Amino acid sequence: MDEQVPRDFETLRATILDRRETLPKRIAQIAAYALDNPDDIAFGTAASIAASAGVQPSTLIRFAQQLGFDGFTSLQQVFRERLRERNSSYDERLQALRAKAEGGAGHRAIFDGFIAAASTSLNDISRTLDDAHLEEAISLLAKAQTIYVLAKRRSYPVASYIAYALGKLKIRNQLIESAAGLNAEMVGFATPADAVIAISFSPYAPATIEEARAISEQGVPIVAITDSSFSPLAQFARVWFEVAEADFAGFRSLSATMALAMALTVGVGEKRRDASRKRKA
Amino acid sequence: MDEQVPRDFETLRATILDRRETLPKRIAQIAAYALDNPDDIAFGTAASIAASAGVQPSTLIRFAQQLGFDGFTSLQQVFRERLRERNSSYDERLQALRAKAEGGAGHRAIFDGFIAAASTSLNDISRTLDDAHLEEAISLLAKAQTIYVLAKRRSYPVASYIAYALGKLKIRNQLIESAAGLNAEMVGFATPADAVIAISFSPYAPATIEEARAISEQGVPIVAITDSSFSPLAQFARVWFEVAEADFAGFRSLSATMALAMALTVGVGEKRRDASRKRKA
DNA sequence: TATGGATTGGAATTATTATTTCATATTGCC
DNA sequence: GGCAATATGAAATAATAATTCCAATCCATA
Repeated sequence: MDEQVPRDFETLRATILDRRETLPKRIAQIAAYALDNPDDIAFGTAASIAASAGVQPSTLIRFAQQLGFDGFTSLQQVFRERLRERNSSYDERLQALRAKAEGGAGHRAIFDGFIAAASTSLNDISRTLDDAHLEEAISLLAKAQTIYVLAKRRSYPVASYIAYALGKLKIRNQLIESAAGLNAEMVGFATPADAVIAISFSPYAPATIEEARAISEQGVPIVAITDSSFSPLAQFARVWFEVAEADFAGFRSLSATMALAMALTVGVGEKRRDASRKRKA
Repeated sequence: MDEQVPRDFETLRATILDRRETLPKRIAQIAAYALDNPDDIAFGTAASIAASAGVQPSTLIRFAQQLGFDGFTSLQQVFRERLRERNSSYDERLQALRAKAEGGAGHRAIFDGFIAAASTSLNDISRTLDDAHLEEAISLLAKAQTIYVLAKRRSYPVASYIAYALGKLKIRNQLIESAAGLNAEMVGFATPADAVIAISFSPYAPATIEEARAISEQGVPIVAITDSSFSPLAQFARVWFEVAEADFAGFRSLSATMALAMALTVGVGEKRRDASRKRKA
């Protein structure tokens, strides 16, 4: 009598569904609970699970035995294994993408490489971003009369998105573009009542650094997004964020920087709304 | 002496990394093991984990206590919680984050929301992108004398990054900006030997649509990135990609579009290099 | 409705596991 | 090199949790 013991979650699930009709009442109850709350089975104790499902611990064990396990503990293994698998899949998938991309198999591989770079960057920044810095930067920017946005070359797309978003939120802002060659004058208008978002990654565009220096000497506070503490931007900044973007085929991802930029922008929008609400009250 | 006990995994991780230098040898050993094998900590018993890490169970408990927990069990909770979180799908997480951010739960929630939106979009496009379309678009663009890049408003940052990347790869290109009001003339220069990358999402910027129509009537092939088959851009395009970007707080992620744009750009660069190598040989 | 078998509840038992303790070793400092 | 403070190992102990057992209950069938 070697009953087939389901070793993986999907088989187990199928088995339970299959026998659902024939199970006694309380056993059916715990079976339904198990399929609805697999995480609880993975982490709970026999007693806690039984309580949540409204049965006795012994019933839980009978359920396990009826499925061919020799006790609750071995049933639980299956639920734990499921979590492990699921969880690793994301990293593994990323791993696989990167491997494939580096194998250089056609244009799909290039695409996969950029996806992998973006995912990695997002993972990374969500681990390393400092909440206190975020708060600080947002309150600093929320107080500004005009927010100047400063970025060139690779970082320029981020600046243009910030400018777009600030505009939509009706927050006064000025994008410092290089086109007309009037940057120095534009920078000259900024006062300590304003603020700057500056973005630059190595190799730092000299113009960005120069303008950041000039503007900080006028006493205008700077929030910088850059890639290391050695960045010249970090020196001039009141608050700065270190964002490590993964690169692929020589082009850095912008996804982490974009996410941070959006969080700053929307954060400022919210803070202003809150402040004006308070003023009215 | 209310030491801050890290309640979530990321904080815990940061704390450990922070103190790494000052930890005694065996404690450091278990610390490293914990960060390398978080799943084992989540599911193992104190004894089994200690054995795998090559230390005594008591060391494991001391490690937990040093971090401010009152024992191994409460440390383990953090690792279990992490698995639960991670395991819930991105969509669910995004949902939860949206709710949290709307509840006014701090600026970190906003940031997390943008990260989740970006991740979701990346997952999505990596599932749905059609390889054949990619190939087709790349060969079309690789043959062009000049690549025109057309996008306004929300999509403009992508266009500017494409232009930057094409420039770096020494591929002749022309960004159609609205600043000088000379777009119509600029569009007039394009010939069937050129090609266009056009990007527009609902609500479609009228100028983009208008220019795309004009340029397609001149017989210039268009590669479009847009968000549905009902998009007016899709009509004019020789090849078009459907990219579904998740949004958060009213702003759409650009990460999927960016990744696709980069893949196109670098793909064209590679194709040209291959072609010129062949010509020489 | 009486009867046997299956099912269930709850407490007793056994097992496993976390924690504590204490002796020993190691390290840093004078 | 000696001393104190700190860290480590190993076993004892306490705690928690799984399992078993048995009486009570339910249910189908005659």
